[in-house]
Amino acid sequence: MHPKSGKLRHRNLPLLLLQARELVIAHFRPILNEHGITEQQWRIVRALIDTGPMEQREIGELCRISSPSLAGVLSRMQQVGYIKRKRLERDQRRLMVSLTPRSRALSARMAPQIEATYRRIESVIGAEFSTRFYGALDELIGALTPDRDYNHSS
Amino acid sequence: MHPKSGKLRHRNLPLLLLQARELVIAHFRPILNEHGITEQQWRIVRALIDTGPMEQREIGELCRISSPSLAGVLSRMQQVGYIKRKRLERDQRRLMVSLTPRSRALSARMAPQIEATYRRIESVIGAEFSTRFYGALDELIGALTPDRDYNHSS
DNA sequence: GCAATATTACTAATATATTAGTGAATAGTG
DNA sequence: CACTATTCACTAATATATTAGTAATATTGC
Repeated sequence: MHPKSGKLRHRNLPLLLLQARELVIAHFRPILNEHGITEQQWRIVRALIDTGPMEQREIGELCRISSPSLAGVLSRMQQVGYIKRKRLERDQRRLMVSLTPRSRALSARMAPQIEATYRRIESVIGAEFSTRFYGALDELIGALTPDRDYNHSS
Repeated sequence: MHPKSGKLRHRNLPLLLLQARELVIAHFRPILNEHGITEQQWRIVRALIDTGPMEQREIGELCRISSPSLAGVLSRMQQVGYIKRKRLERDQRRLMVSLTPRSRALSARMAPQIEATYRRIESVIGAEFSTRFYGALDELIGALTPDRDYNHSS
C-alpha cells in the first residue's frame, strides 16, 4: 500500500494480547471494585488460593509482578490484613507469604461472581473455542518460557 | 483435591494472557530501552504509523490507554518531540495527534530489530502455530468487543 | 431555542510499573 | 577458610494506571 510509510510487516502481538486481556478483565473489574480490592492484589490472593503459600519471589514470577512493585503491593496487603509474611529459617533473605482468614473470606464471597463471569464469557466465545484457546495459550507460554532451574532445593 | 480449600473452578484467563504478553514483550524490551522509548510511547508511535493520524480518544481505545494516562503520556511525548497535537476545527474538545519526523526516524531505526525479533519468536513457536494463534486472538477480541457506534460523522 | 445530557480532555490522589542501585545473606570456588 | 559472585528484598526516581471528579464544548429532547 504505502511503500514509503515505514509500516512494520508484522502485526502487533503484544498489543493484541493486551487488548484481549483488557477485554476479559473488563468483565471482572466491577467485581473487584465492589469488594474494594485492586487487580494486582486479587491476582496475588487468587494465586495463593490456587497454589498455597509461596515465597515472595515465586509470587513475583507467577503473577508477573516485579520485585519493586511487589514490595509495595504486599506491604499494603499486609496493612489491610490480607496476607502475612514470615522469614525462612534456613535463608534469612527469603519471605514466605500466606493468606489470612480475612482474604480467604473475601475470596469466598467473590467466588460466585467470578465463576458466573467466566460462564458468561464462555457463553459468548463458546465452550469449544474456549478450550482450544486455553490450549493455545498454554502452548505459547510453554514455548516462550525460558528453561529454568527446576531443582531448587526446597 | 481440596474440597474445602475454596479454589476456583476456572483457570485464570487474565493471568494467562498477562503471562503470554509479558513473555512476548520481554523480547522487545531491550530494543525499546536501547532507543530510550517507553513501552506505552512505542505502542502509540507504532499505532500512528500503522493507522495514520488519530484523535487522542481513538488512540486511547486502540492502545487501551485510559484518558488520564494518555494525558500524561502524550504530554511527555510532545515534550521530547515525538508527536504534535492540533484541535479539531469543528469540535474544540477533540485533539488530532500525529507523528513528527523525529519519531518516524526513530521508528525506522527500530524497525529492523523489531522485525528480526518477530522472526525469532516465530521460529520458536512455529509459523503455522503463529498464524493460528493470531486468528484465535482476533476471534476472541472480536467476540468480546462490544458493538460500537461505527457512524462517527468523520 | 433551551435545558438536560453526553462527550472530551483534563486534574488530583493513590496504586502500580520500570530502571537502577543497595545491603544483607547465601552459595560457589579455590 | 577466604574470596567472589549471586540471590533476595528493598529504596529512589520517574512513568503509567485507576478512580473520581471537573470545565469546556457538543448534542439531544422537548
